[in-house]
Amino acid sequence: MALRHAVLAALLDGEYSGYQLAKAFDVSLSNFWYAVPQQLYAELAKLEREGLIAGRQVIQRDRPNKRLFTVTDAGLAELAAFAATPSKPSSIREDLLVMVQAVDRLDPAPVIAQLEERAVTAAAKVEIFDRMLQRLRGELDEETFLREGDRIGPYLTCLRGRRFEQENREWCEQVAALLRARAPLPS
Amino acid sequence: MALRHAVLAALLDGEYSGYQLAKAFDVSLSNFWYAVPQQLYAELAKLEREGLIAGRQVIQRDRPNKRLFTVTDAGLAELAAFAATPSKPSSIREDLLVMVQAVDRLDPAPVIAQLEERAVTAAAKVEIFDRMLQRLRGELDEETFLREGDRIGPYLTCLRGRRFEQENREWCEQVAALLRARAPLPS
DNA sequence: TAGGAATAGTCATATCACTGACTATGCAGC
DNA sequence: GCTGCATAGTCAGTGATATGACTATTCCTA
Repeated sequence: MALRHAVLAALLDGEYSGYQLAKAFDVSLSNFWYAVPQQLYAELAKLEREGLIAGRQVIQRDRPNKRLFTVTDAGLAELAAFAATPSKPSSIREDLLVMVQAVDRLDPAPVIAQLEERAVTAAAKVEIFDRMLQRLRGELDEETFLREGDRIGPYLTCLRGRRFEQENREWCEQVAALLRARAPLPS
Repeated sequence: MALRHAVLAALLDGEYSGYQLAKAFDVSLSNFWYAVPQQLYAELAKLEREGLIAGRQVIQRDRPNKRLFTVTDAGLAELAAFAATPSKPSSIREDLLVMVQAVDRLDPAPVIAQLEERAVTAAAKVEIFDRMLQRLRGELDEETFLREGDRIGPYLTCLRGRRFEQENREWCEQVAALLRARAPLPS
């Protein structure tokens, strides 16, 4: 009961093919869920069997045909039921945190390297989020959009993703600098 | 290859029984990993078979006997190897985010309720982290401890957990207030 | 003196998430 | 004419994670 609802929520934005969804789950939606294409195709097939989404074939001349999916009323009801059931809190679950937990019993060098690398990718993600936020709110400034815009859901989750990556970046930088200072390295 | 290293990292702090570990993974360590007891017992058995940890029986009079585990040299080597392999970035993966993504197509009331509830539990977690941080650094102030303390790993991961929950709380409160303002509710 | 919580641990099963390998078409560039 | 890339999707398998139901013992409380 997890990827399932993420897919339904993603399909609220319009018709998508499995392939397009896979792209979205690889970049934009990855602010709250990640999945590889195979998972999505499998999940889409299941959702269609259960009548929560409906697919329609689109014939294309210049490229392979595709199937576009939309959420049905039953799918919307499923989402509503999901929203009404209490959700369990989630923790961070990051390999890097495990490494840092153990760092003072290990050679810190590879951990530092990974922290610095992650800081860079986190910064890049922040920029991606910023661009996505700008695109979502269009002409409006944030405050107005949040007060009056119609489809603020993705914007709000984007905001969370941005904050998360920003925090991630700051933490990685701080920890990397600290470990470097404690165990001075040639590189 | 995930819980595995989290368990090894946790055992660096000293000898633990499966039961004690389960407690830790339910509260303190849950800042970077969560697991139910059954998973831990299974993982401990596997780690012992592979010689990465060593267990010793402790006979107790007033309560059931237990087995305490420590990390072996092989286990430390395994951790070092883990720290040296690139870690994949993780996303947030939270049901609440999925709900918020879909919120403008659903009844916002249950989502708002959950956001407010989560804000409270996040605040509680922040306090737990604060107490844990204080305990870990003892007499020292944070800066001194981070510069000179010996076993800063858990402190650093705690800091990340604290930041995460703080962000979580702020986001939940902000979004709940916003949704309330947009769709005024009696309750 | 029965019941519940805390300690300590096990077994079996289900579901999730992910990996890797694979098919097929068309377009652009060398 | 070949290679690589983007589009579009499938299959088979595995390891990781979670659920539910159990067994024991002791201490504390009502």
